Amino acid sequence: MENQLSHTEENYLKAIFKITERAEKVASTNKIAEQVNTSAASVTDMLKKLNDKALINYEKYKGATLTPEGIRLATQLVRKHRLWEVFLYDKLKFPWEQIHDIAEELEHINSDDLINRLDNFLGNPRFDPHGDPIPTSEGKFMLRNQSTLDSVPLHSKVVLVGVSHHSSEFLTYLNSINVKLGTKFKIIGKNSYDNSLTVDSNNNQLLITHEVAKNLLVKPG
Amino acid sequence: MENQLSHTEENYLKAIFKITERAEKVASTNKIAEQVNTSAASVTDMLKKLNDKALINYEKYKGATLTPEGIRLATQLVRKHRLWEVFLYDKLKFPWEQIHDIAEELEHINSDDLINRLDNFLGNPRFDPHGDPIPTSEGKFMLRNQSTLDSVPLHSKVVLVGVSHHSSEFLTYLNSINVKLGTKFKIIGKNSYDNSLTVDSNNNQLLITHEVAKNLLVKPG
DNA sequence: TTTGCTTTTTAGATACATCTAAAAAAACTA
DNA sequence: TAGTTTTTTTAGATGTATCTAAAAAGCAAA
Repeated sequence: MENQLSHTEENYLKAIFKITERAEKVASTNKIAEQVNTSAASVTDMLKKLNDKALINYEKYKGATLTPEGIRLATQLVRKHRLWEVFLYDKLKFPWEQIHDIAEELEHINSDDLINRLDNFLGNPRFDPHGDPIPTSEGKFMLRNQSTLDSVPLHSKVVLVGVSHHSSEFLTYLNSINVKLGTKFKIIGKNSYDNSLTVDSNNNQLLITHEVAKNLLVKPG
Repeated sequence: MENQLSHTEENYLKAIFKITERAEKVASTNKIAEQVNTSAASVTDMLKKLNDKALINYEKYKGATLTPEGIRLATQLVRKHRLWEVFLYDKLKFPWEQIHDIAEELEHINSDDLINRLDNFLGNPRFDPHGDPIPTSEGKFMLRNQSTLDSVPLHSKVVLVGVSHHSSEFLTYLNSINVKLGTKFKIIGKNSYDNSLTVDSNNNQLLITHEVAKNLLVKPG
């Protein structure tokens, strides 16, 4: 059962996991290419390889899904990524917009013992600094009922529990409008022509575009 | 000045650094091949490449030495390696015989900010768990006057301050005879036919072979 | 200084991850 | 459904890191 994947193979597994995690049932070649930032032709080559290794189900022109073993490996990668993010944020005091890229590298370090010790050292955190749940070593996810800010009704009061984009640009923008995990919002206006929102946060009025609202995960509060 | 070396290139730099650090003035193709565990032919290819990048001075059939920039990069790799070892040992409580291999992977993570924050987080340690000095971010080494156990005179009292082999096998052997950094020795016998030593440590009499003694770094104490 | 051994380099392959351009299949759409 | 557009795959290259086998250079000793 010792697979020993290359970094690249691991990145493809994570990409397929991410794509099929939400809406899509299968990950298309183009979606994967966009996710791993390469050409469709390269993706086709890799899909054949991962299919041969029984980590994905792939048929020509029909996209890919993860096999149980593929899911297991992808979940462990997510676990590693998020635990390293906690380390960088909690222990090394990196700002949240800088942790994703470094964790992308750290997640490829190969040692179950390392990651389990790290988990304990960090106090077995259940969420990372972006609010994403951290899978256990058995691959169990802590799921939370959350919505995106653009889908909550007018006048509701919510609290930010996660962000679904981790790019430095997006998070730096949130910093600039003083929005972080735990920030409370009250929806005080909806503009139907561009779906932007006016919200109250810390007694300041903020305009949130639809693009931004889609990536803010909130729960009632 | 952004080089962005591959893991392999970095490993070659480290190997040349290690070889030329001690006795040898230049690193020969074969020595490097042994160090990075590959064939002499592969080494020749890589030496050409590193020479083109001005990280080493290399002429056909004459071996390699590091340029100032090569020394700088190799020293930073050593710094990263040793700081990660401290993290694994001090924070994650790995036994000392397990930290080298994991640090070999961690040292390739690319972020000066990361390593400087790690340094601070660890309390700016000056020595790693094997007793090796940790270079500063400016590349300065903390040198210590130390000898190998096989070279100290009969009846002298010394304390173990370092080991010059980091393999799991060697360190596990030291564990088994209850030898660790800080262990005190008194040389009570020298056997000239095989150069083995009889020493007293913690009121136990130990037989230390020459092969082991050569790799134990001690200072008077 | 010629011979023979050792070290190093070259030549020629292989495997991986990638690319562009072109062909093929699938999906729309009129 | 026939034509058009989009998506995906194939074909053929490139660059990196490696290998084995063979050639070349260097060294050492008789």
